[in-house]
Order: sequence, then C-alpha cells, then structure tokens
Amino acid sequence: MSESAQVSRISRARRTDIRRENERLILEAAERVFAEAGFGGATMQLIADLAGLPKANLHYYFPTKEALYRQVVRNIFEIWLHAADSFDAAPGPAEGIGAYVDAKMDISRRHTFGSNVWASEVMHGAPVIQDYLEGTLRDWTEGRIAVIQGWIDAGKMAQVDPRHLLYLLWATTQHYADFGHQIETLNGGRAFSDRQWREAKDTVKAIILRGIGVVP
Amino acid sequence: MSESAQVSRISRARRTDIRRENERLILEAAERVFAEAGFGGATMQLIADLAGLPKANLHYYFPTKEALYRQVVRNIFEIWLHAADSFDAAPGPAEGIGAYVDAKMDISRRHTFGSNVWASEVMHGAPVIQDYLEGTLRDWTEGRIAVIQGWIDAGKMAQVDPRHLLYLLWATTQHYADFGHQIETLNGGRAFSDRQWREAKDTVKAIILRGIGVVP
DNA sequence: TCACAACCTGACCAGCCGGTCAATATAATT
DNA sequence: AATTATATTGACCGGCTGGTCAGGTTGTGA
Repeated sequence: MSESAQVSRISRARRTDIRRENERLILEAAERVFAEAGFGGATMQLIADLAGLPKANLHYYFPTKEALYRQVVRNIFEIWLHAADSFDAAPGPAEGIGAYVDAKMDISRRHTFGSNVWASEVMHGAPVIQDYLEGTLRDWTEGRIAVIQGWIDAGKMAQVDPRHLLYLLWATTQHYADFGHQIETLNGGRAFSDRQWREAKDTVKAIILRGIGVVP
Repeated sequence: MSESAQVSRISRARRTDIRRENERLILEAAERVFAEAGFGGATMQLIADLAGLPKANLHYYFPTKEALYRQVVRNIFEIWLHAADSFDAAPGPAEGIGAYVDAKMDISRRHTFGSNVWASEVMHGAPVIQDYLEGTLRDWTEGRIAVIQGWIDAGKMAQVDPRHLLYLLWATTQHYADFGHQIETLNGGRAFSDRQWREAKDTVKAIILRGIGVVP
C-alpha cells in the first residue's frame, strides 16, 4: 500500500469523525429537548444551545426539524428492538422474560429521554414511525407471541394471552421511564438508587413470573 | 317567592348554562388537541375551530393557553383519583385490585385523550400539577400502600412491595390508553371491540392477581 | 502552493403564534 | 324604555419559529 493512499484513508476518516461527532452532539441534545418539550414545544435554537453549536449548523447536518426528530426516534427504536435479543436464546419463560424485563428496565434507566420520545411519538399517533409499527414491530411481536405460545404448549407456563402479556411487559418497564418524574416525586424527590432499581426489577419480575405460573 | 325572584333565578341559570356549555365545548376540544399535539404543538386556533368558536372567544373564558391546559389536566386528575373509590370498600385484594383494574381500564377506554394529556404532563416534568403530585397524590398513595400492607399482614396476599405493585397497576392500565395507537396497529388497525376490552381486563387481572398470590 | 470540497455561521425573512382590544350584540334588571 | 352586565368577534400586534443564504474558514488531495 502506498503512503499517499494511507494518508487519504486517514484524512477521509477525520472528516467522517467531525461529521459523526457533531451529529452525535446534535442528536444527544435533540433527544433531551424533544423529550422535555415534545416535538411541538422543542425549538431548534434550544437544541443548538444545548449542543453548543449555532442553529444554522444544525440545518447543515439535518435539513429540517422533522428529519432530526425522525433520526432520534429511529435510534431509540433500534435500542428498543435489540432488548429482545435476551428473549430469544432463552430455554423457557423464567430466563426469557426475566432477561427481557431486566433489559427493558435498563433502557428505562439509561435511555430515559429516548423512552420519553418514543412514548410521545406513539401517543401522538406515530406520525413518523407508523411504517415501523406496521412492519418491523409487527413481525417482532408475532415472533415473540409464537415463542410464548410454544412455552405454554410445552407446559412451561400458565395459559395466558401472549399478546396481553407482552403489553403488560412493555407497560410496566416503560412506566419507570415515562412516569419517572411521578415515581421520583413519590420517592421524596430523589432519583432511584442502584438498590431501588434492583428492588423494582425484582418485584416486577416476581409478580409477573408468578402471575404466569412460573415459580422462580 | 315572588315572580320576579323566580325569573331572576331562571335568568341567572340561563346565563350559567351558556357559560357552562361553552366551557364544556372548549374543554372537550382542548383535551383532544392537547392530547394529539402536546401542549407546545397545540394552537388556540385549532382548539377554537374544533369547538366551533372564534379564537377570541376562548380567551374570554380562559385567559391564557396555560390556564386552559391547567383545567384540562385537573379534570382528568379528578377522574383518575376517583377510580380509587373501588379500592376502598373492598374486603381483600381480589375484590379491591380487581375493581381498581376494571375502573382504570374503563378510564383508558372512555377518557383516552385525557389519559394522554395526563401522561404527557407527567412525562414533561409535571410543570402544572407538581403540587398535586406532592400533595393529593402522595397522600392517596400512602393510604393505598397501607391498605395493601394490611392485606399482606393478614395473609390475604403474597409479600410484595406495595409501592411497585401500585406502579405496575398504573402502568398496565394506563398503557392501553397511552400506547393505544400501537396496540390498535398491532390489532390490524382496528380499535378494540367490547369483547377484546373484556379479554384485556381479564388477562391483566388474572396475571396480576395470581402474581400476588391471590387465587381467583 | 493551489484548487477544491467540506464545514461553519451571522444576518435575515416570511409566517404563524398567543394574546389584546374596541366595537357590537344579546340578555337581564330596573 | 333605559340601563347595566355579560357575551361575541374581526382586526390587529409584537415576538418567536423554522428555515435560507451568502460569504468565510478549515481541511484535503495533487
């Protein structure tokens, strides 16, 4: 390999780094602002300030407010879907659902803003990700329902409508992000400690697993 | 009673009716618009159009957008709190929690927009009803926790952290309103039928009640 | 060193927003 | 019939918003 080619590759990489770093900054700020103010209440100026960039620079990387929002929603959707990996390799409901609750609770904790954006998007009729709901999410859901039904048929858990079980799992784990402020207020205004998060996870898992006839 | 006094009372009542009717129209439209667009995305013009009134008329009854929003949030909060009545008279968890789930599922179904507004408000840090969270809601929660703890002490249900049980109840029932669009999409784009709502209720109750050691 | 592409940004704009207000209409009271 | 209180509304306004753009800077390749 010639030296000039070497330099060329590095240079291209540096350009990419600038772009990637700025996009990261913007997306991070956008996620927070969209979460706290909603799409309608968010302003490009506020996102720019939080990202430490001039507003015009945002429009260099993302042509419109909607395009930026779209990217934020897609990012959290990816994370959301990947939490399902824990579901798949499991031999039974105790491991599968247990791991899924753990993963989704971690998302609520670590990606609170993203979770809020996702909830907002769905609540407002999913104007941006309706196609995802009808495609990817639908397929994912059908697959998981089949897995759960398999466990039921194999006598590994009680007969429960798998669909509503999924909703219950989504609801419960998501709640710790979306209603985090309410929970924090009821917790004396303090955010959950590590220990409290563990207790939350354990209680949720205990109730649900016992609820579907799995003795932990 | 003199006739003039009679007329006076009727007249006053008519005036009151006009006011009440218009406020109702406005609040109903506002609930829907705030739910679908969020506080920031909602516009007074849109609410006015939906209510069939000129925008200036809205400001006659509600001085500011925020005041209107505040009233919408308070209304749904009242409904939300009253669902707890079913909790109180119950002799044990089977009846109490069963009735509470029923009541809250009905709220999700009948007051979907209001539920969305409430979720939005809390998610955005409760800028308007923080005092309610710290006062009324806190008291309510402590009271219910005591009731549940009483049931546990009396051996009527398994040992479960009452606080997280409440969160699980709120989350699960609220989910059918807040993520109603997602659920509808996964239901083939059709809203739940009466039968499906009944199945949802029954499944939720079955899992939770079994989950806390109550055999239905 | 030069040419070119990618990146940056202050200044600006049209349009929409919440809110105001003066003028008017309607209802209630005397 | 006259007066007062309540309700209604079109027209208007300052301020903010998303978005544009021309001109400048920095990095890259030959």
